[in-house]
Amino acid sequence: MPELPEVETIVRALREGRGDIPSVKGRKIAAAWLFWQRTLQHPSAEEFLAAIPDQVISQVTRRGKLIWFHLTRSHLFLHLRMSGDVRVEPMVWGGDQSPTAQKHDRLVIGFSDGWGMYFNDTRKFGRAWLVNNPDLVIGNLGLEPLSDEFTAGWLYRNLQQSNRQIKTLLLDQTFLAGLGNIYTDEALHLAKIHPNRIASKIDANASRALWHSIREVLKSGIDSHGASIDWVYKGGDFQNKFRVYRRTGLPCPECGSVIQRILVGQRSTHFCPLCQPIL
DNA sequence: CCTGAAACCTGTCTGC
DNA sequence: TGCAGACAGGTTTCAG
Repeated sequence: MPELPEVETIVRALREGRGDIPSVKGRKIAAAWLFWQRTLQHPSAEEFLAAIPDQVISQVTRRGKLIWFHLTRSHLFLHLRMSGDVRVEPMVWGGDQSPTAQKHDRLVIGFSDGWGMYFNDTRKFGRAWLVNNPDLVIGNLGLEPLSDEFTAGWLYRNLQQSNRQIKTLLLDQTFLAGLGNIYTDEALHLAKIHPNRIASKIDANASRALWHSIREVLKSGIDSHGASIDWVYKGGDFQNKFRVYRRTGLPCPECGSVIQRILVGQRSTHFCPLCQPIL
């Protein structure tokens, strides 16, 4: 479920509590259990399990699509990738000194108060890092699209410097951090720009429209608590506001034309052939 | 510099 | 009912 609005929704819940997820701020970690080795990207399992006890979560924030836990002595990052999710609930002990886990639980962070934070990830693409230097994880990320640094002028200047297809560029996390397949398609439709357009050929007016659209779509997604699709992630309802994403064959909300699906950079791409001409 | 293919994974849905 | 194939919110790596 992982694009900026979905991750932001989860981060806010982990920070302040919401629905089924209570705040984890201030909780002290007692131990951790790793059920799928490759979920832990860094460091080794031995180092991780030894370093994590007794650290307190002082803050929970987001950078791009990463959940960032600020700990006493280090930083814990979680990337949900395609199917990751986080639960917080009381731990129920199994017979072997480890908490009872649900199907697809890959990592459990156990707190000293008996509660646990469960990282569930069906497809096993998700990753966790424990580092002293945050830049080892987030150092190469591009601008936050909802930050003040991301201005219309910045976008236009940088589009001018790239000969890549606009959709591919927007998905590049070293360019902008947080956009994924849903919000890229939605932003391009709102801005009336064809996903195959070459970035440097987008004029100042269209660039400004894109800048505005990216921010609008992300804010709208956050307001809706993200999008819930298939069996992954629930709680959001932005899927009811999709303009083009996964609406192949259905009418464009703006002009009624039939929404088309193409592949761009190996990703399913949905657009309106009338509203978003190739030019 | 840029694109495309493949890999990493499990599950669901569609069509024959 | 079975089964093959397509497809899924992401990212990395490698070939050309």
